Amino acid sequence: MLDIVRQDNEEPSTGAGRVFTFFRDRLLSGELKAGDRLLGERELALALGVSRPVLREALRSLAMLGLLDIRHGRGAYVRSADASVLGQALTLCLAPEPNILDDVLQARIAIECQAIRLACLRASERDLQAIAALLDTLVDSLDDPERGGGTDYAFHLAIVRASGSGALMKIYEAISPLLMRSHVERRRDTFREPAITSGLVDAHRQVFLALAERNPDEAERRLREHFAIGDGLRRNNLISTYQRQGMDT
Amino acid sequence: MLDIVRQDNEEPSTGAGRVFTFFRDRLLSGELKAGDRLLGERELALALGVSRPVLREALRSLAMLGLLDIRHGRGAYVRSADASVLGQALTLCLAPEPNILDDVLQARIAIECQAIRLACLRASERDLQAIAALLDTLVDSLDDPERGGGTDYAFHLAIVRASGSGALMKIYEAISPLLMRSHVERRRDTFREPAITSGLVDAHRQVFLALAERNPDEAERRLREHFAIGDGLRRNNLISTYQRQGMDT
DNA sequence: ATCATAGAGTGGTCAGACCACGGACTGACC
DNA sequence: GGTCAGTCCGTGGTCTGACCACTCTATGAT
Repeated sequence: MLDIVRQDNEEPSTGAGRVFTFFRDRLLSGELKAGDRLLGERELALALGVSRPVLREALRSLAMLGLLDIRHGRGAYVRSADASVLGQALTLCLAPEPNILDDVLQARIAIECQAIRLACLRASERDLQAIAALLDTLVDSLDDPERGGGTDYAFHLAIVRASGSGALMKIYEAISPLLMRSHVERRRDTFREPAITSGLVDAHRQVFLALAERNPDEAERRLREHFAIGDGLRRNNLISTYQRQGMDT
Repeated sequence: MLDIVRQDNEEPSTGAGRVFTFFRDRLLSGELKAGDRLLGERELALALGVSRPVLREALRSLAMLGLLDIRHGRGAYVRSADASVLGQALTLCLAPEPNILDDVLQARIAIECQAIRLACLRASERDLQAIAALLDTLVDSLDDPERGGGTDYAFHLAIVRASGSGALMKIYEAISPLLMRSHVERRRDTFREPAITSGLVDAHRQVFLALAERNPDEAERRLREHFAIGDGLRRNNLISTYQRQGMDT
């Protein structure tokens, strides 16, 4: 029943595995901090009692996981925790799944709705100001789809950041790459007509107002509404696109 | 602004990096499926034009990421996508964060609330039956804290599964290890008194009933209530513990 | 003072060899 | 004929030692 949760307490049988967990644990315990420089490969291999190839396998693995930054001629440095690795891992895990692009939207809604509830409780004045500023930027960048899309994302990200929850933030960043792919894939179907975009700004403003009033239920409600409308629009556009195709035939 | 989302399109300068992305892309495109067996290291090295150590660095990295299952004397096999890697990555990413254990609960609430909404729309009869069965098991295992905890987790997991969202499911599995740590750490403070446990069962039943009635708003409301009560209990227990400590002093 | 150059230190790569493990084949024995 | 043990081969695991390529720095000449 709880297989999923089982921690691998098994001692890795292979040397590279041992070295890997050695460094991973130091990283977890904070004994190794971001920016620290590791010893040279030859010295490290000697110190850990393994050969250089074995050490390199472990180091390379840590680098691929984004935990290390190894640079030719300079050395290996501990990298700050980066959500991009998480994003890659998530992408890999979700790859075999069907409808990932649509499905990841559900995760987005989940994170944001909880984030805005927390934000209503914990957002600082600076957080609110930042979000308000992005709202202005959103209005300014209505005519530029590229910039507008970026601002849109930044607005939502700012809300998650205002939640003060590192976990929500990291997960949100992790699904961002997939979110972007979904966004790009969908851009073919969506058209930024004035009626749509003005409604978009208004929806964002409503969400922000509820947040500024520190009203969690209302904020979540409006956010869900915003997502639902976006979903409806996409559906309609899709339908009209098919209809157009039908007429062309 | 969108740095986070930037995909690394840069060609890896190192040989191991090239081999790594080579296999990663095959994995992503589905060209390599779970269960497939890779060629031997010597043949692969020859085929890809790199030396065996370099190839091994790449393979080992893929194995550390959980994408490959390399077994001594047998060979390297493609592993099915596994959320445990995600969990590890998440743990690593969140390690430097303060209050992770509490914070990850926020992520849990986020996922579950959205999941139960979806479940109200998409849960099959089998899903509902499975959840109902777990509810019964929960009642049966009231006196066994260990088994009760497991059933509790299984109940919530079943709800997420009933949402039919792979993304939510994977993320939920990913935070499970941290959730467990949080649970264990807290078990010192919580006591399974009859009054508490009976209330617990009732809360679960209420959630299930709303789900069975396919009422998203009510289901989410009851779920949030359930979490809030648990939170309150923890707080009270913590306080009483401190008070006891104060009396002991 | 500035710049070019040489050296040292570091990661990147390679070749070849040997060890350890797992499975399959083969043979003897029951 | 069936079963079991032993052997062999293919596989990953490890090691050594060497050489290449990159980066920085110190040294020297201009």
